[in-house]
Amino acid sequence: MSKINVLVVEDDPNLGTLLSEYLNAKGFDTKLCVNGEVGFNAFKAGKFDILLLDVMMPVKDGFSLAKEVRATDKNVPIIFLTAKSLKEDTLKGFEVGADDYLTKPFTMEVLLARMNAVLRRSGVLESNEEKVFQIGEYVFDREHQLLRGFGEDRKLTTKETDLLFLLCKNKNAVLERDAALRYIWGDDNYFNGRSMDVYIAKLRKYLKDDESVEIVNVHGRGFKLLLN
Amino acid sequence: MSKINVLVVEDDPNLGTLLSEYLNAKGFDTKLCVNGEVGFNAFKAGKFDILLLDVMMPVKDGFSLAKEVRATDKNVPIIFLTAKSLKEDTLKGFEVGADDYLTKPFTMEVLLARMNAVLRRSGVLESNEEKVFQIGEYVFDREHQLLRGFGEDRKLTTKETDLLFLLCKNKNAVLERDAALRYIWGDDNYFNGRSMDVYIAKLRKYLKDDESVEIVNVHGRGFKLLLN
DNA sequence: AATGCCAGTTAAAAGTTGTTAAGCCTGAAA
DNA sequence: TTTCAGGCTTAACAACTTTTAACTGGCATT
Repeated sequence: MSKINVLVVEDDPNLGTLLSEYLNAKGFDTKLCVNGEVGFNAFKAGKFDILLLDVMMPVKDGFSLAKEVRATDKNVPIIFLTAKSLKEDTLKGFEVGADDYLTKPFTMEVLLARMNAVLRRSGVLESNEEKVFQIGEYVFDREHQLLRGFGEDRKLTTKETDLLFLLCKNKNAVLERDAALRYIWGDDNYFNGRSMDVYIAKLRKYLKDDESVEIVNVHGRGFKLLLN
Repeated sequence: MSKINVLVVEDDPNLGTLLSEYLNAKGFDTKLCVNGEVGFNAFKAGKFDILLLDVMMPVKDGFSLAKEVRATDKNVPIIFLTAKSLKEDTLKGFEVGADDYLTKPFTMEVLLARMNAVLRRSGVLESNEEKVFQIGEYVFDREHQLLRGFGEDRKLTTKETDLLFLLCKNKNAVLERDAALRYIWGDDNYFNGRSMDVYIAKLRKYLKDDESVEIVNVHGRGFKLLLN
């Protein structure tokens, strides 16, 4: 199982390093950024399972960053770490789609406990291990890159597998184009987008025998795997 | 749409009533129990979407209750409400499978914000949303972006679906222009407004075969989906 | 009735997606 | 080393979705 990727955006280098080292010791992969702008670029460039954001930072604060992130990714868990304990700030944090809000000072154990609660809830912990998905009448085995159904086994390519996996992880919810492109292709330029469309067409063909399975487009946003 | 069921287990009758009344006012259905034992019986007897548990209670404390609940239900969201702010207690809370841990005193707004964050994450909010609407003779399936009626299935686009959904949610009541624009377009500038008018015209065309269905304009405010 | 704003309608423009097929690259087999 | 096959990307075109524009008529206020 691959490690869980944590993006830490914190301008105080002491706390940043402390967090980073603690989480590394606990088996996470962490990336540390010093402000919201750098953080957003890192987010766009990589794949992260959870974000820890300081609120007050130079250049771009944590709330603005969270808003930008939520514009392309409604799903990634966000925890704010902040010295502000004002009620309005807490509320604002949740308004922009936070999953938790920790007020400094906090202990590393408490942070870890809250991260685990959020990760468990968001399905990151399981679905990183989840290997076999039921898609209507079909069975999709991610590890063996296999799609079984209607009497035939179809060997999937790597890209087909990655994309179908993301669709499964977001079943009945929108898989954002940008997010998928970043995850699979690492970059969301025009041509990768067209490549993705080609794979969507392929997957639709593979899944066409089950009427209850459908990959629908959400114009300008992405795709949704519908299962009933 | 059915209300969200909240089980509140709190031995302090003042706080208990306060919580209960506040949540009712906010549109939840709440059941109040005075200790863990009564709470567990209530949990077994009913269906709850989220539990708010005090930790220190006579007869059976919140941690024990949470453990018993988790033995039969690994999924239902649990939030602890407690005067204890000791680190070990917080950690113990998360160990028994809590989703959040609130230290008294807290404001009702903060509680609500944290409840919403947990409910969103656990998928309760979505699964509680209506997915299929009856519009006169027509049937509108939001998920599948489908409008069925008079012998034909019409595949709707994303924007058509979003707008029709808002109209349905506000059936026989005014859907404010601004609200709809912000919800669907994220911004209520002039051109988005004209775009919306174009979609209203389309929907009217799609629904024209049923005399009892009508989308009427409310001058200067918005539109109303009339069903008789 | 005149004015100014709001809404209805249509069509063209702009942008996104669906689909097919050709071309490119890479690693394995000959 | 050459050839081949599979997998992936690129290109091109068709189809579809959404936005913008322009023109028209309606509503409310004066």
